[in-house]
Amino acid sequence: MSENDVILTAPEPALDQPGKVYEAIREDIISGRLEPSARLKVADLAASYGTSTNPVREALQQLRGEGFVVMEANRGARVVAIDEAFVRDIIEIEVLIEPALTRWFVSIVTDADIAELEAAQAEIEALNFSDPQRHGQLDTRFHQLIYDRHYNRHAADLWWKHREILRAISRRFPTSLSRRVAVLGEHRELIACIRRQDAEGAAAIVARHVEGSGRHIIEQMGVAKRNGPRKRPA
Amino acid sequence: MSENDVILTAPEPALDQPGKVYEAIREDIISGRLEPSARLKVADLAASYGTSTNPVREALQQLRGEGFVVMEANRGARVVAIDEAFVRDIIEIEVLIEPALTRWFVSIVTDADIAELEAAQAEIEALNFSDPQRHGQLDTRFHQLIYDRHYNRHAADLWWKHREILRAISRRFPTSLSRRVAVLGEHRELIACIRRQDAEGAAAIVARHVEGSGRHIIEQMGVAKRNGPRKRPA
DNA sequence: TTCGAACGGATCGTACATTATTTGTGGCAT
DNA sequence: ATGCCACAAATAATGTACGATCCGTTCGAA
Repeated sequence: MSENDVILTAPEPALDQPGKVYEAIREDIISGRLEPSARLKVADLAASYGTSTNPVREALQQLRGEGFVVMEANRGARVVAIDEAFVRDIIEIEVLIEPALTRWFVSIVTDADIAELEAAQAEIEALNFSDPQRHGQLDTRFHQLIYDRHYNRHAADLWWKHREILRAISRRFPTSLSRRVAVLGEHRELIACIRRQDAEGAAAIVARHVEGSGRHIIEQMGVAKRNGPRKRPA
Repeated sequence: MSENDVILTAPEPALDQPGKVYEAIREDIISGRLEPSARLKVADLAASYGTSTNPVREALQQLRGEGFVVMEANRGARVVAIDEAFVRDIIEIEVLIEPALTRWFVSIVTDADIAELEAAQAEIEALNFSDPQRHGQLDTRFHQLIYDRHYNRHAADLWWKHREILRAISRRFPTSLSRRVAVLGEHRELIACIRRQDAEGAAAIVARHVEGSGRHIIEQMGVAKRNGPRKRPA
């Protein structure tokens, strides 16, 4: 068996509905159970998910189309390799899209929306990064409240896809203290701008927010690399 | 046989290499041989391309991941339906991305690059829209000269994907006279800005250019609809 | 006319065959 | 003895064929 083969523990019986294999593999990639650059053998995956090879093959093709998986002819599939350039590329796109989505949100926001944002933010502050997993969920929901309302489904979906990729990476690293205070501060500022209908201000904060997130991830990737590559964070 | 089944003429023998079926279907979608919302039956496609069903199924899954095809469980695949909202969504994203890519290009452009741009533009002007197909190729090349140099492969690929979708649509409609003069003028302005290292000016022109392109396509879609839906433009 | 069961068709899943790549082994030359 | 090349076996992807399942339609009876 080669160095980076993947073994999933549970045979996970009975996921019959079509599309379920796709969901499962995708979730395993995003959640980090399948690590970046991990080799994906159809036979192994089929065994893991308790189906035959064809659904797995089709799922991998779809994931390839979405950019979660890369394939070489006659050489199989791998989880997409994630390096600094990869993160930077995605962040640069988000720096363009998210402010635009935010501007629109400001123009249609209601008091109820702001209340929801504040509730989400209150939860985030209460949790105070004690549970990284949960924090990720809450943070995603916070921004989702803003972006999901947009009429441009393509843009919103693109954001969502990028968000999931970034989540898959962030998950492997801790959040630095300085980043934590920045996140909380920027969220508060963002809510303030939204309330006072300051679209440009909100857009600017979001741009900062995304850039900071990207910078933080790339820095964490750097220290992880300097500390020696390892399969799992210590 | 239902209203919108698809029959491709040539059995097209011998496309053995893996991935070729994907290429073929994709090309047939982009070139318009497979029209928007056309039903895609794996058996038919397999027969058309001279293979069995599995390669077709995998190709369709990949195309689904890329957004060229939509699938419903147990109900098969269709070419993605293209309406005004669809075009508007894509254009809005491009209005954000293309100016950013252009700014970068201005910062690294060489005399040789400008010469290439002018050569491409000269060809476009010489052709003067007499051959729509050829014009599309030249116009794509013109912009590709600018975007393909960018370090952000994700952004460039995204542009390329959107470009192909838009090309698939535009192909079905004529280019109005006013749009023609606008295109030529904007290209010239763009070159001028690039030469004088005016990144912001270039970005602004590109934004105008993309917006105008989107507006034009949507208008053409409107007149086509008012003239009654038909399979092919008259 | 309406409800329901049978039919036809197409997708989805399983199993198998083929082909390509990789890995391991042995012999040969240096 | 060591390094290199050729060849063979194993491994895994790709292609083909078939059966099962699901959906829409049609035909028939109340």
